[in-house]
Amino acid sequence: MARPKRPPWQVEQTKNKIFQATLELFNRQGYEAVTIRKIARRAGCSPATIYNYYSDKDALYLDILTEGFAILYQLLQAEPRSRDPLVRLRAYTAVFYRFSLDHPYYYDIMFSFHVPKYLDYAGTPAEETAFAEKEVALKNIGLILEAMADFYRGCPALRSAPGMVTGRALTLLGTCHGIISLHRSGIWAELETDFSALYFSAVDDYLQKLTREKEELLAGEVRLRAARQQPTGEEYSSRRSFWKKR
Amino acid sequence: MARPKRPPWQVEQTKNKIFQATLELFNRQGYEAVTIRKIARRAGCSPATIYNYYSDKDALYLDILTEGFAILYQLLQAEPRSRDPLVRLRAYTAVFYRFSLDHPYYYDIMFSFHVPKYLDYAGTPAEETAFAEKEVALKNIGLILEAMADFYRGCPALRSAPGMVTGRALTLLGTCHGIISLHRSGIWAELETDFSALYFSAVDDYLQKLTREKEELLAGEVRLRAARQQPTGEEYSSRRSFWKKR
DNA sequence: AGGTTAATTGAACAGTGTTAATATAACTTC
DNA sequence: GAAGTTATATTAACACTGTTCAATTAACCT
Repeated sequence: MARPKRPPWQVEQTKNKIFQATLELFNRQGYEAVTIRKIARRAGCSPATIYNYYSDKDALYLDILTEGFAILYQLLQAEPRSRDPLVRLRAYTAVFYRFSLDHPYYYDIMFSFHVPKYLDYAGTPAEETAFAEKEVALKNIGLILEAMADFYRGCPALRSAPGMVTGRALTLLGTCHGIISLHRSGIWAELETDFSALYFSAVDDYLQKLTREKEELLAGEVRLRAARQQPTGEEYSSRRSFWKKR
Repeated sequence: MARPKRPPWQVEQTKNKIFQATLELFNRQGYEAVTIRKIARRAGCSPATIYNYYSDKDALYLDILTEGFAILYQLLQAEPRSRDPLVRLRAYTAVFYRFSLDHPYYYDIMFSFHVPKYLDYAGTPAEETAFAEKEVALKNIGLILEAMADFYRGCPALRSAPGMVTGRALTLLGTCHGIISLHRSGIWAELETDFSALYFSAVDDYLQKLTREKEELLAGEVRLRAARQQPTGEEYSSRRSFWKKR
């Protein structure tokens, strides 16, 4: 009984070649332009060979996607870890900004696009690769979450609003992504003059809001509840009672 | 010399059939699943016929895109036009929210996706259809811009920061879109509990920020400039000096 | 009726992702 | 070294995609 295999370093090498070829093609031309045959030609193999290493074209893309999240995570971690959580948050948003410019195609598939097959698994995650991708994506958000938790540490009101820290983190990320996304879509190209200024102004505004909120939280909830009398008629009043319920 | 045509109502009807078939298919299955042959079968014509009315598959999609913006515009306009600009803004964000849930596929191609051929015309817009689409898209943003301008009307500091109103409008829209987009991508599905609450909390926070800002603007710039002494070391301070320069 | 011509079509092309049968090549055992 | 075993690689095909073009249809005018 013989159990013959090709040298494992060789098979690993071909898989690497395929991955690398996909990466280069993808970073040059984006999602739509990359085809199995192009990848095969660049990797120096047959189109069918790819299916020995990836079940799907989507599976291959998932590897690319995961690589993208890994790169972003590395960039985020490379940032000097300041003791001030706000400095960290601000640095993260700057990294996020630069990433969207330096790796536009990565950014697209990571945040704007969708490899739908993998991103919404309503039931059990049939593919364990999908799990890995989700994990590495959440690691990125985890850094923001951690900084945000650090920022709000010591606020007594937090116990009654457990989802607040997460909400603040997701809102910050959402704001960053939204501005980047709409800018890149070109939908407001005629209106916007300075993208960078718009982005960081929004970020700073939100961070300032967080600072003010923390001060109020530390000053005690009483001031919060009294806050502002309900105005008459249709005049608008933004309540912040949300995080209290549920 | 004869100038024979098929009855014009008939040709208009086939074009309508094609458009309607695309619309229905699209709203059921989204961008990727819709093919020319499916459209043709549903419209009761040959695949080649479609190319009599649309130069491209992208051109056909552009019509769908435009329809999406038209629907959104209609929804925005249907909102009772309150005298308080903040009420209007808040209503717009609510419409935007509902639209993203009621017309998810529309939302994708309008804000997350990209028919890249048409959205980034660096030079002259070769296709006048692209122009029409841009126009109807900007009409939507125009409503927000108008409300925002109403809100800041009378603030004396605006003359030195002409881009501020636009920036605030785009930031509001960006925030809304970012949260919707990341929610729909599923990237933070494990973390987020109440999407609606997260969304409107972010909106209300921003509107509250605008209210505060306006108060400060009306109180005069002096208080703004003094604002807050620069903290020591690495501690973060969000400056709001941006809108002043340039 | 016959002519003109816009609208429609069937058939084909080049391309896509994917797969089944086949061929290759590396290892073990004789 | 030769034969056998088997993981890897390839060839050829399938069903599909968007798109084009020559040929056909059908409505109008003379």
